[in-house]
Amino acid sequence: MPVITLPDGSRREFAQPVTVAEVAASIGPGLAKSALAGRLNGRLVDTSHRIESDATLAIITDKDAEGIEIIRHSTAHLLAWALKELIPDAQVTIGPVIENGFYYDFACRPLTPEDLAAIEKRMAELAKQDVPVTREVWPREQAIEFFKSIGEHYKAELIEAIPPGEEVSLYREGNFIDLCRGPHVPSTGKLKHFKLMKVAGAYWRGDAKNAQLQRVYGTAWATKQELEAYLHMLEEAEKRDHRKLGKELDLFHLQEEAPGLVFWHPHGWIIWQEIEQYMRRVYRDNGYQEVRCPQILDRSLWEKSGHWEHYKDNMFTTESEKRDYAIKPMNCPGHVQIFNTDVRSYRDLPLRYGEFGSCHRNEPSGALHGVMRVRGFTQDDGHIFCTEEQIQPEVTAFNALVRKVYADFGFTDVAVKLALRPESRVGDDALWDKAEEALRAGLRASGLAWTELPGEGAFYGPKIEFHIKDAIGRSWQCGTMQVDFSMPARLGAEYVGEDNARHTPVMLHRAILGSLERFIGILLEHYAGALPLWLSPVQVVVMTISEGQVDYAEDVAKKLRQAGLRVECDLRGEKINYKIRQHSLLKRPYLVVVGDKEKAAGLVALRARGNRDLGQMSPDELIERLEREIRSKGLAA
RNA sequence: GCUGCUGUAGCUCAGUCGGUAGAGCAACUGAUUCGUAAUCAGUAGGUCGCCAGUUCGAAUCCGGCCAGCAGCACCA
Repeated sequence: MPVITLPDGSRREFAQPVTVAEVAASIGPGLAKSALAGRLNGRLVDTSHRIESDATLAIITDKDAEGIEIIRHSTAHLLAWALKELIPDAQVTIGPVIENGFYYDFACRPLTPEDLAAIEKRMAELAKQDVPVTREVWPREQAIEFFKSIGEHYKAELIEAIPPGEEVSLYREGNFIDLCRGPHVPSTGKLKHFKLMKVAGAYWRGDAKNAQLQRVYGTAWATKQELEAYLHMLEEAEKRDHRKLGKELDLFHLQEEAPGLVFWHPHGWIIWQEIEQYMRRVYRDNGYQEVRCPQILDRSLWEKSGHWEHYKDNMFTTESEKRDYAIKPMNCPGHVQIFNTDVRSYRDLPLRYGEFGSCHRNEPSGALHGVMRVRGFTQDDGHIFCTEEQIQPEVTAFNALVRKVYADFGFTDVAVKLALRPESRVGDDALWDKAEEALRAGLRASGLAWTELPGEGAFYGPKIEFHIKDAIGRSWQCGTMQVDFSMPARLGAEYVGEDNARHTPVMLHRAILGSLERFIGILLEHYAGALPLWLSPVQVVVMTISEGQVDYAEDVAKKLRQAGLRVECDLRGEKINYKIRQHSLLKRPYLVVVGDKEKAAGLVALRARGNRDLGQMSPDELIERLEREIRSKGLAA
């Protein structure tokens, strides 16, 4: 005699056990039709699930976030079914839901774009047939036997990982049956708005030592409009790809002879310098002393630091007069050398060094990506030598600083992650407890929300990571704060404590932007190339309407330049429409037009990015206006 | 690094069945002097990523290499 409590608090009593679908039908025919699953006492179940006793129940439809996930998951199964029909010797593996869609990995021959089109067509046909999706529960051993008998060895392996004696759930649609926890949509007719996106290689169980599978990515939505909006968003995002903008705005280039190494052009270098000068002030105002260390160091130092053993594959090396050198992949060993040149007292701590540290890492070729992942880059790197007690206050101060800096650049959507102790590590558990807790306390004190990544820390200590997303939603680590109990001792760093004894300091590795290259790439994508005034390579373009105003335009430009603005003149005998179009496409923040009227009145006509006519004003007013905007960094505070 | 795909003028791209390379924009020259997103005409520009091979003949077909793109793996 189950009593079902619905989300609005109302109760329904049933004379005998009922299914989720029956409860939905008792509420209304519309809900019966749109029901995809149920949330029963907080747990997601199929609509066919039979409720035996009192429970709370919510009917899940495609209006719910869980509903979309179920659609995506079921679409992944539909993909597997369709693919198996077209390529019978393919083996299925796993097919999870991801952001905006799903993927499914298959062991089969390489798939072509034509395959994808054929599979997608078959999926649409199978969906149209509205085939029921049913759940079955089998004993584990029987399921293993079954999947082995039909040649699905990857599936059998997955089930073998389940503890013996347990039952497993299988889902059947037509002649396709797959291991799955569920839930799924009641029938394939619920799957209407999907698209297969791309195919790529992926390793079985995410391990490069294993076989490579064919991964098919797809997207699925509740409505046609949402699907189209998503596809349109991707198209728009492509336009703000930093590699495209770098070329269009003439900021930088890369070429075949220097894979993963950036040539910065004049305008790109202006952006770089604005950022570097800004960060230099950040160093100065927050107790850092800027330093500079050699680019190459003798092998013996890298052996001491552990890099020669642990990081050799990633280091560029060179040799001279029978000595081996490595080009530095990190700045920390250099900073320790500076620390070690004097006897340090506990009174000197925390001691903070900052560097715009040029690093080279021989990254795998497949990892390179525009200026976001390169082989030569410059970190806004800093190292803090401190005591264990100083870790937490330093972390707290750093978190606040990161947030301030990101806000100045217009970033508010920053994901914070805490990478915790890995399998293989140095230092005892008590030390790790202390370090991890110090980072947590620092995060808590900063009021930041974070997600924890167990096992993802560095071998020498846990780390906080600050991630920002690019135009198409890929997440890039920028800032970081890492606790290191290992390197100071390896490189012989010590200080004299209050007790007159020698102690090893803790070293905090920290970066705010991460690398200048990556940060500029992210900035370009964030602003679609239309950078805030203070970062714009050209801040004002002064243009003439005809030849008669050339002298006046040059006077105006000179005045603006004397005020420190970055000004370009366009005195060509082109039509004003043409000039405006060209400079607008280059995303210049301000266009100044001078014609006979302005010349006679000693004024300028101002037009701002985004087609905004700001009318006439004097050059002095213009300067004041732009200076104000530069000071505020274009932020409305 | 792995799987798949791509590489043609400064840029974006076309190039059929293997017959010796084409457009638009940009550049240059000339004309036009114009009021807020493309004025007209002309000129010039290419070792078709690189190296080998098949062929009478290769941008096109085969092989190797390099670089890039997507995903995976990697990311102290």
